[in-house]
Amino acid sequence: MPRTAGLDGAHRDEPARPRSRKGVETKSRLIDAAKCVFEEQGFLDARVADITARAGLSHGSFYHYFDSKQQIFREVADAQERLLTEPAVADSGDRAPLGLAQRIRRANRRYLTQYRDEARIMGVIEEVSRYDEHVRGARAETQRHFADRAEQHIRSWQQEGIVDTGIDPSIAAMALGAMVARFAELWLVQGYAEYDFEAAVDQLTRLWCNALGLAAEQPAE
Amino acid sequence: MPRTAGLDGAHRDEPARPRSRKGVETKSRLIDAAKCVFEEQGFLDARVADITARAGLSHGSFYHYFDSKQQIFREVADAQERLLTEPAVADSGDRAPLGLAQRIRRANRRYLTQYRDEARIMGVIEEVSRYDEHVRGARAETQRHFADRAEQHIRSWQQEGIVDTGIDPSIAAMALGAMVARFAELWLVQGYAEYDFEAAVDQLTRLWCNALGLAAEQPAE
Amino acid sequence: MPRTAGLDGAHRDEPARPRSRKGVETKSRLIDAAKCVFEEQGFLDARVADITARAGLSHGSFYHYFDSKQQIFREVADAQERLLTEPAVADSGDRAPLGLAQRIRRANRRYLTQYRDEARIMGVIEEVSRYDEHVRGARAETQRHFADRAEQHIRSWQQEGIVDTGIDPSIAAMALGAMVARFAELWLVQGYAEYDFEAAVDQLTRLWCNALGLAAEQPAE
Amino acid sequence: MPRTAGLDGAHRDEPARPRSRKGVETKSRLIDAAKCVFEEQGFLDARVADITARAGLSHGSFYHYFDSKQQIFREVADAQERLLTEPAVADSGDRAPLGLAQRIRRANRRYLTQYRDEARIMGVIEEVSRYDEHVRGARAETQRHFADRAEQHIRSWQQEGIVDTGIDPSIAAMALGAMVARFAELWLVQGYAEYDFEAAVDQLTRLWCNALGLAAEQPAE
DNA sequence: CATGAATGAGACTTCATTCAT
DNA sequence: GATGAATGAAGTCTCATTCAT
Repeated sequence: MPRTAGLDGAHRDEPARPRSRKGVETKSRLIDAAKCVFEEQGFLDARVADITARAGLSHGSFYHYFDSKQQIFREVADAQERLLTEPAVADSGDRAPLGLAQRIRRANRRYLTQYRDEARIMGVIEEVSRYDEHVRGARAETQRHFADRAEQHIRSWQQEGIVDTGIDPSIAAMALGAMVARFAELWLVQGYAEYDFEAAVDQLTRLWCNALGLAAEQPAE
Repeated sequence: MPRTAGLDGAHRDEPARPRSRKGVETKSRLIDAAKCVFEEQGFLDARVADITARAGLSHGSFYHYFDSKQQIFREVADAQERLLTEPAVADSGDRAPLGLAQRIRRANRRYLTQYRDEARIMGVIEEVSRYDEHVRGARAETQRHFADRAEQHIRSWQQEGIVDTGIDPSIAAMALGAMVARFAELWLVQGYAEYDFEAAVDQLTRLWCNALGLAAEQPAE
Repeated sequence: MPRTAGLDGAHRDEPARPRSRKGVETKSRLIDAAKCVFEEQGFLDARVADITARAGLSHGSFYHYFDSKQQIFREVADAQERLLTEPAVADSGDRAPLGLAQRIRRANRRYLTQYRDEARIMGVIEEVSRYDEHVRGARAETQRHFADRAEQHIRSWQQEGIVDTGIDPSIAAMALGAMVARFAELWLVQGYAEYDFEAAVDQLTRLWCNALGLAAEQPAE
Repeated sequence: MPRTAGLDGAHRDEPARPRSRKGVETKSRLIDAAKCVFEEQGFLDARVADITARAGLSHGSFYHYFDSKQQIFREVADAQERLLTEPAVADSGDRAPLGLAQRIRRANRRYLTQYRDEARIMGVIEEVSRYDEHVRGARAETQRHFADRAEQHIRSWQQEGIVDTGIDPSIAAMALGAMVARFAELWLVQGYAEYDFEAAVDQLTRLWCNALGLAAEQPAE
């Protein structure tokens, strides 16, 4: 594939997944190396050789573990998306059930925190998602993950009369998810502006609640 | 290094702008062709040769007008961004001043309409903006254009007591702009979901107004 | 920019030196091929493709071993310069110490012999040395090699009273070296005239000795 | 001729030599511009466009006056060679006939002076003479010019018994001319070393005279 | 498992030269 | 005479991927 990008598909023979302990280790070394290289150089400029070099491996060995540069990127990206959507570690001491706004705030904070901590690679993922079907899908999955949950909440809140019934739960959930996602990228990856982290969480939560017509409970977390 | 030797050159005068009528025409033919090619193949897979072929020009002629594929893309992208931010053609018959929500709705509709009509190229622009500084800048400029206007409105609305003073005008304006922008891409480029156009405009406007705490006037437009 | 995008790379690791026996062989095959091609076509008209074709290698392989056409030429040129300055293989049976003129004659003969035997490539080296810094340096090094030795001899001969003290050892050594070098090129590369080889050696030696005011011993070699 | 160099020949239709006064002027403007450009960028890196730009002319006009880049260079080079060999302006007040050494000295000084004053372009000429037949010829002509005169002198000096008859007039003349030529390039173009101008003239003359076995008359000029 | 040599398709770009106005 | 647009032939170099050891 000399054309540096482009969707693709259909690979000859999937590299057998490593059988030996050493193999497993090597593969994970490659993934770590890949993440670093992608962060530093972006997807397009990263060369397979850079990755293997950083993993202390020969160039050819790469193809024992991955079909292609795209594929290893997908694994890196998938891992990141998993981090974003993975359930929060039980906030061990959470006795009282959280209020609505509290839950929204917490979800937003989690997303932004994670995004910020992995901003470099997230930026590359945003890029690649525009020309790799799989990565686009993974990104969409994350969006859908949040949107679905939000949508369900909105529906039930509407039934409870807490939320304006003029709101289309599907569109609204998607739009509010989009707001947070794009906000994060502009702010944390593209350096569009500098905001105080807590202020950003606060404002996003407020906008979200207001948008739905929820009484914005005061931050108590 | 096609120039077979020499210690290296140091000229690289950027292509002079066309000096004759014919030149102007040719250049615009190239830009049109480029837009089509980029739409069909994306930036990465588009070749300069494809562009010149479509413009009915020899390969070398391209470089009379543009430095590189990147540069012609920038011109294409800049034109699109201009379309997005350019003031609406006076809606000739608008006698009564529009209400707040009306104005927001109209801006959103304009953006979405334009985005939808140029969805293909907008998708490519979104992609390229992730790896080309100039295009990223142009994209950010558009975001800023809307955010700045929104911010000012929010401030004055806050002074008028129409908008919640807990809102940070800067953050809110940016976030709501981000919402519309990302919504448009997900919906119109990436095919995340299908929505009725008017419903989308309506919902986005409603979310926007609600978020600010504006009474959502009913759609009357 | 074959890498279709990316803000630009910054790696460019020079080709690692061959790590396997096969690699070493291939590299030397390339150098041999390059020398032939340069001799036949000159530097400017030689194409990398010609070199790899002659080495029975694919085009791309070239860049495993060399950065560029310039670089491989430098290696070829360096090797030639080394041949010119490399100490003569011990003339095994040289019992009697040589007289002054004898030594000068021998050095001249060595240079001219070598130059003649490699006239084709030497011609190309002369050419390239006019526009490649490295090759110019190598050529100058050779000139300096001979000039330095000559200069020292002249100085000691002056102390011994054998050589005119009106001679500036530095200038004279350089000028006499220049004489031989340019004579060789004009005669053996550019076909300025035809001379009998021994006559040329003889005359050059005579001029050299006379110039320094050395009694020109009769050729006895 | 996309191949930047290489000997060539046979041009379609020689550009008619300019008929109008304006044409003559324009042509000479081009030659001047070309000389500057060649001096600054060398032959290979100089572009026809650079020359016309400096002459304040359009790119295409070049070919009204010259067949090719090579050809204009040839005219520039020929002019320089003419300067080198052209008889000295009658040193008006030279009454007493010069001694032998004096004449040699004067010729050397003239050559070196001229070479030094035009070192930039001479360097380029040396370069081009290695891949352009015509320029090589012109350069050789100059060498021959001096060699022929020297050869005749040597012959007559031999008949007069002033010069060693062991000297081959043809070889010696050529070698001594080569010495001065190469000395000049190394010193004045390539920056091989720094010498005092008069010292260089002096030494070269001394070497020349010594080489022929002429009594080196003291500098009296 | 690992190595590193080899492949090969093709993109971009340059610029001397030609030609219609 | 002059202009500037147009041509087109090459050439260099990159790097993902394959393959023989």
